[in-house]
Amino acid sequence: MIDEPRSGCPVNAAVEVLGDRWTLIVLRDIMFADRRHFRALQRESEEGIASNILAGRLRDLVAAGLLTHDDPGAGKRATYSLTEASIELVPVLAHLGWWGLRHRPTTPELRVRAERLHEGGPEMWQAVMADLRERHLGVSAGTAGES
Amino acid sequence: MIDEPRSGCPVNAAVEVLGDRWTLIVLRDIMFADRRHFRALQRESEEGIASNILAGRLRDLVAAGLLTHDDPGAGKRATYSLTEASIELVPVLAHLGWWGLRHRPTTPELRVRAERLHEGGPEMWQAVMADLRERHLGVSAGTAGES
DNA sequence: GACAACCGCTTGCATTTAGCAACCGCTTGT
DNA sequence: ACAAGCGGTTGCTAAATGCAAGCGGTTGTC
Repeated sequence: MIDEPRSGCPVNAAVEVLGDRWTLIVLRDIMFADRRHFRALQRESEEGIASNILAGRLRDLVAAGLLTHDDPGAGKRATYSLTEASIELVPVLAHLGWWGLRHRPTTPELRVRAERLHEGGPEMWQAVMADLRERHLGVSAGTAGES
Repeated sequence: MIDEPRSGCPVNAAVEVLGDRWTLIVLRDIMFADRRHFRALQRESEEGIASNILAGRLRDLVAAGLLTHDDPGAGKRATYSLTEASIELVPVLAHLGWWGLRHRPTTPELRVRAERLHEGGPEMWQAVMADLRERHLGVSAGTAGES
């Protein structure tokens, strides 16, 4: 985190924090599958992330300000939350998914979310972001409870 | 290229081909800085990519169908061209740059392109894509070109 | 109060990828 | 003949990825 950026280009700046094989996958699962605990992220992962890799990514994401981590002490359930910065990745992920859908091999079941996000367009992205702000940034206290 | 995808999710499919520290940087330079030759991509690189890494990325991108490569034989100038698939990454890169601009450290000079792409919006992206199709896909006349 | 199941990780090890520096055969221009 | 430019490759080290197992804590059940 103290290493110099390779350049001051915005695309490079984004790639430096998002550009690896797992970061966007983890964020996708937190955003769209509401997996906010370590074990949920690890065991329910479609792609099968290893626990040490996941631990490293979560640490890096917290350090970069894309996640926050409430740690209630050893043995207890800890929760990862998105920040405003990561919530604003929703349009990027929507576009990326739509591109992947058109240009890479995918399976019908897993295509559904990307299709809906594309059809919904920017207005739906804003609605998704508003919902995430409520649930992750605690806009209104105890709004737990969907599923 | 023969290894199985980790999942059939569109976001994962995109990450599998774009998710590393250099792929999007190379595509950015070809798209927006019009660097279409090996040495231009390597020596004029803002971020300083090593020649072996660049060679590997170019090979992978051609294999994935995101670039084409006209090879006129040893010692001569070879040209890399975008494909329809990579041209359609323009909106993704525009969004990614706009996100990086807002949420990561950048420098004023290098911010300009991302700012303009954001201000121009989807209409400008379409214009950029049309221009790229002309120059890289040879929409008019033969595959000859610029330079 | 013993025991299993769940919690968020860490450790050790092997494999894969990134990265640096030097170099190569070929072509083009002087 | 010679230097400069062309697209890379080779050898090497460092770092990241990935697998399997385990660890100290807590929570729930009998």
